[in-house]
Amino acid sequence: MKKASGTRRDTSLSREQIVSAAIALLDEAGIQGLTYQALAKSLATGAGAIYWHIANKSELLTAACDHIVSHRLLSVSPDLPPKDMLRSLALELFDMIDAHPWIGSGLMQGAADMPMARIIDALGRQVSQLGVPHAMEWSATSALFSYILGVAGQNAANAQHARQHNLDRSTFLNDVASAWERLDPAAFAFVQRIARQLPAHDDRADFLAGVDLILSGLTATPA
Amino acid sequence: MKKASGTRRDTSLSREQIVSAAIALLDEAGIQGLTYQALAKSLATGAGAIYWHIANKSELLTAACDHIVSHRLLSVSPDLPPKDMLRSLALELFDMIDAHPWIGSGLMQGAADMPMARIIDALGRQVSQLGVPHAMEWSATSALFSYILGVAGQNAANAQHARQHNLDRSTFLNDVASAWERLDPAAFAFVQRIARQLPAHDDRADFLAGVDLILSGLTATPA
DNA sequence: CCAACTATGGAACGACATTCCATTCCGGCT
DNA sequence: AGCCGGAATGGAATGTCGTTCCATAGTTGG
Repeated sequence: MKKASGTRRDTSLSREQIVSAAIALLDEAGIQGLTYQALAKSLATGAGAIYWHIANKSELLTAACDHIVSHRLLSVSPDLPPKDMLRSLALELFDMIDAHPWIGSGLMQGAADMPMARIIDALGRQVSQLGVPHAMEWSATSALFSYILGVAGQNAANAQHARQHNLDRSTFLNDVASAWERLDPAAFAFVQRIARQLPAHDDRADFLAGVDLILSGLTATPA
Repeated sequence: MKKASGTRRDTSLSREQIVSAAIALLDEAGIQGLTYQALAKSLATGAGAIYWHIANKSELLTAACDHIVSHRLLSVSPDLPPKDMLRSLALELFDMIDAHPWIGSGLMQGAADMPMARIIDALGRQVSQLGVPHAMEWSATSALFSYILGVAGQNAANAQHARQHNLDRSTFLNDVASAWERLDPAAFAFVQRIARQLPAHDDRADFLAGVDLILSGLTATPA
């Protein structure tokens, strides 16, 4: 058969280019926006060409996460006392997740080794610096990591849900709050009581409060 | 056209039946095992019939989560001091996640209102009982919830990854550990140091340690 | 006994990830 | 220069899903 249809690209594709294009798509259209069709169009190529450079979608998503995670971790200012360092780290990660909610989904997929290792290492070093007993280093680091992952996951879910229904943040929160208020008061006493605060609350502050909770537990326990 | 092909079922489908069948599939084959084809076959019906009872896959997954979450939450023994109660709750949730790893994925999807509300309420009540200042009730509860969600997410990801590659838990952990050991020692000092402990560690104990970290932070802060 | 409604089951559709493959480009060898 | 083989490309084909459609069957109430 013939195949002389489209012209070939001048410069060849690179993994870098593909990952950048993927990140752009993810930021614009969320995780559902990352399709090989869209990616191929955005790179002016076919799907097959992308597979030459990247094994599959999972690897692509992980590479996108890793690209952003590694950059973000570099940008946190060093030379702070470990506790402040941990707070800075956590906030940097929060802001990252907030700016790129799809990272939550990316990290929860299996095979996200590298980005996870980066985050765990960054946290673990500071935990270690904090003077936590060796036997607790892992569980403390793991706790921080799981907490951050949990927040990331919720953020990703919320962002996706909001996008699918064209809601902005405040409408979304109001919807959740009013749904909670309609629940059975006997079975959901706490949720119902807290519902009113929901629309006004500050995610970032709550996140930091959670980190501080863990940190204060961490420094209180050795005593 | 005619359509007199298959015989009709004697008793009609119910949401309950569908959810039970879905849970069975999820437990056997993981989240990738829950397809409408498989579900329809297991219920001896067509996909269309299922859609009459349940709007879409997201609702199905959420219903499956909710079914298990609500049962599990009932089974935790009441009448303990709040702190012990929180520990019991957390362990019950951990065991639930461990037995049904797909719940992690289910909870992280948007629209998992009910199961989330149940868990948050159960946690929040005890946090409230603990005498935490009102202004902190939400952030404390939210922290616990996010932590649990993070653990659930990791568990789900690991289970899925392990299933896809036919690995048992110890092989999986050994693989991760040796991958971590092969990383650049300068850039991943902590991860590398901790890698050896990984295969031997006890998930459940680590999880509880994390909960205790948050709890001790919670009772230490008011002072 | 006949409308309206509730359900059913399976075929058809559309979106995707992934695979295939004919073709083209390029660097080294003679 | 001329040729060869591997590296890359791009787009068509494949297979799996979720979801929708629709012809049909029970069921119920007037």
